[in-house]
Amino acid sequence: MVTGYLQNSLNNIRIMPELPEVEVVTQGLRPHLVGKKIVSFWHSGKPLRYPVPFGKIKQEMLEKTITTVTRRAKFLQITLDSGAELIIHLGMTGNLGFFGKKSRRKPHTHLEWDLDNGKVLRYQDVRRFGSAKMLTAAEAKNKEKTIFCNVGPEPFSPAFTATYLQTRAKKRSISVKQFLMTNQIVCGIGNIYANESLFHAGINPRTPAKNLSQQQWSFLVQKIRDVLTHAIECGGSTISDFLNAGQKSGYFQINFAVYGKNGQKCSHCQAIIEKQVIAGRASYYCPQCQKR
DNA sequence: CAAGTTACCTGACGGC
DNA sequence: TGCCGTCAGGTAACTT
Repeated sequence: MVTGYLQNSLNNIRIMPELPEVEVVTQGLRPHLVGKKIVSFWHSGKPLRYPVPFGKIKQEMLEKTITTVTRRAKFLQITLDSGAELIIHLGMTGNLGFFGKKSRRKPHTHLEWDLDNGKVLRYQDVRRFGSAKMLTAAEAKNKEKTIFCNVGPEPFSPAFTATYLQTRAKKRSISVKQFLMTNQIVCGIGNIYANESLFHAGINPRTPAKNLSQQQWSFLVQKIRDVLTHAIECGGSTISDFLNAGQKSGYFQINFAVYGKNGQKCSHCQAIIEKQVIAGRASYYCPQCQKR
């Protein structure tokens, strides 16, 4: 299984689904879902972040064929030939994987779709921080104005520029790290990639957002894209595991530079990486490379 | 409007 | 051995 509660073999920490993980899941699911018809749907009865709209999912998905599987922010979007869309968020510990129809459900399985090829798609989520939202075709047409109205630009979109960030940061005294993790500013960046991007850009995570120069924002935009791209590439090598989800475990082979590495030497300058809590979140940085 | 705090949820882990 | 407190963090609701 490739997302959620999995171990990073190099850093020995668990990977949380941020943009790269959701992107990899999307790419991994796509070839196995597009063109398949949903023949039945099951739900554990337990709520996720919100109650699961069981009836609406059945209504909109049964006997429909999947046409596209895409990502928006940290959401997975599964579109049907009717135009209806299922929007899934993995939360902290969500997993999606394929299993044989008769296989035993693993603990914490909450959603299950039977496909017309004899496989089942299952959603597991230990902590139930994830969500599943069903949009009718009409609702799906308006989604950018409704459910995504507060979601900032994608890090890879042309709208995500140094000028944009500097404008949004003008009156913001919060730390640049917390700023980056704000979904209304830019979507998809969670704690791990905020830490990593700031390290590679040489910016201290505590620096107030409004204090960054145009040059620093510009460098940061570039580093965010580099870090996310690298992570997606690393995750991509584990995509084949989707076919055997449940039997094999895949790893994101990412060697983080600072995340989870407090007490260890910085790969760039050999100084000792420090850990501090910023806005309630574990933050890791090199005191030598990230002075301002 | 900005910023800070809390709740949600469960498993892993350290201390005693 | 087992009990208890703490931590992990995406998101939204709430307070200041």
